[in-house]
Amino acid sequence: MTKHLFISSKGQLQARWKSAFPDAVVRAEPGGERPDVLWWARVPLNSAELSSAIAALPGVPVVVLSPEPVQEDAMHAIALGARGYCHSHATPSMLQQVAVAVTHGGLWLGPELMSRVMGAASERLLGEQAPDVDPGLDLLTPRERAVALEVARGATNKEAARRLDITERTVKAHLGAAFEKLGVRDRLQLVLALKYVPVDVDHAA
Amino acid sequence: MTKHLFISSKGQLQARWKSAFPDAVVRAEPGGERPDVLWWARVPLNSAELSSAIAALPGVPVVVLSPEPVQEDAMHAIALGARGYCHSHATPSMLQQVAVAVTHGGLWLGPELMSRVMGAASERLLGEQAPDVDPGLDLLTPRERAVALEVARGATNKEAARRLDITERTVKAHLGAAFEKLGVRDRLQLVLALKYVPVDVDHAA
DNA sequence: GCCCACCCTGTCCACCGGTCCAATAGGCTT
DNA sequence: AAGCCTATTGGACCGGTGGACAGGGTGGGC
Repeated sequence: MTKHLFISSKGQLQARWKSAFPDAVVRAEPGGERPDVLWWARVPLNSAELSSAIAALPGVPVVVLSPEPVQEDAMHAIALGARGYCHSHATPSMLQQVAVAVTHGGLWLGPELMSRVMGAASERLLGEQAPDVDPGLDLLTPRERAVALEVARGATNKEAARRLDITERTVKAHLGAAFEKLGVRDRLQLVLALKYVPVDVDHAA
Repeated sequence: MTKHLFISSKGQLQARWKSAFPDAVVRAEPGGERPDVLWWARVPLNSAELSSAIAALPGVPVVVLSPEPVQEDAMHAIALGARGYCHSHATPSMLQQVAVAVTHGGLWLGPELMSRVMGAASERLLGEQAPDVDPGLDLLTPRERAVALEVARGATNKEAARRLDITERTVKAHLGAAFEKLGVRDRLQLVLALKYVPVDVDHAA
């Protein structure tokens, strides 16, 4: 039986946690019997406390729960040795899933944050530099690029057509080609792909 | 029953794999029925092939197996979207463990690599974190904000609904409210509004 | 000349996205 | 208690969107 220990600010047990792990134990302070998974739900997140808690239980995966997942917190937590970071209101099934992943040596971050972390890590470890131009734009033909830029400004197909003086149908054609080349499914993702930027916020749940 | 598909250079099945997953299927090329876990054992590692294989099976965790684990390869693989990287001669129990971790949303890298990745990622992501928050976000209610962020990540209404565990209808309601508050007409402009203003590309034509 | 990439356009259609009208419910303020 | 905000969901409507299927036109390379 896997023992789950939740460290919550006021020792309160979320119904969802109980639902996910009926035999879960909740405490305001870490300590006591060694759990199989330590869920850290104290808010706000205190690096020193978390760090010592992790250090005190070598081998025990620690998952940080946050009512409002913030990327900085997640990075801090992971950097301190946490094995997961997710929303404290995640569904029971999600929590169970996270538990399975971390108890089997996995790291659980949630898709978006995961990709960010991976991106950052590989950028740094592979030692390269980010290209100045959108890596995607040069994959496109001049016309596709023009349409993509119009769309990236928030224009509708009709508006882009008017600006470029072509029919809406043609806009769709170029746009469709751009979607395929960039591997995205719609205009919004195309914009996100062009602004390779930090796709924002994260949240594990 | 979890379906495991191994992609091996010559379609040869390692005894250990068969031992770990008796019903595993091996092929030289990806394709066919959608597996629950795709084990990529083609050597040498080809980024393009791996990338397309991952793209072809959205949602399916891909684990790269290497006869000679190299950190650079691991980083490449992870950067391309792989969910795990381990020795192709890992023990059956180890493989099973990896399978459990990745099928439950985890990332599996092995202790050393894991810590290295985490260190690099946190260094980079914590380095220059622009603490600036989107001025528009605080105009929104928590729920509207959550929906807006989902959409800003490129999610469809349906996807956002699933992630937030509400109906698509409710997503539309929050989104509509967000549009009005931010003075935009659709999701794309909302994204543009959230990202500190765009540079307004030239429009001479 | 032929092939190919690019540009342009058309129709049809399923699906998605945004809005209107309307309702229930909990929390908070007055 | 009454009023307001927020969250949630339903139904319906319709225009925007993206894909499938089909072209025609141009210019450059072999």
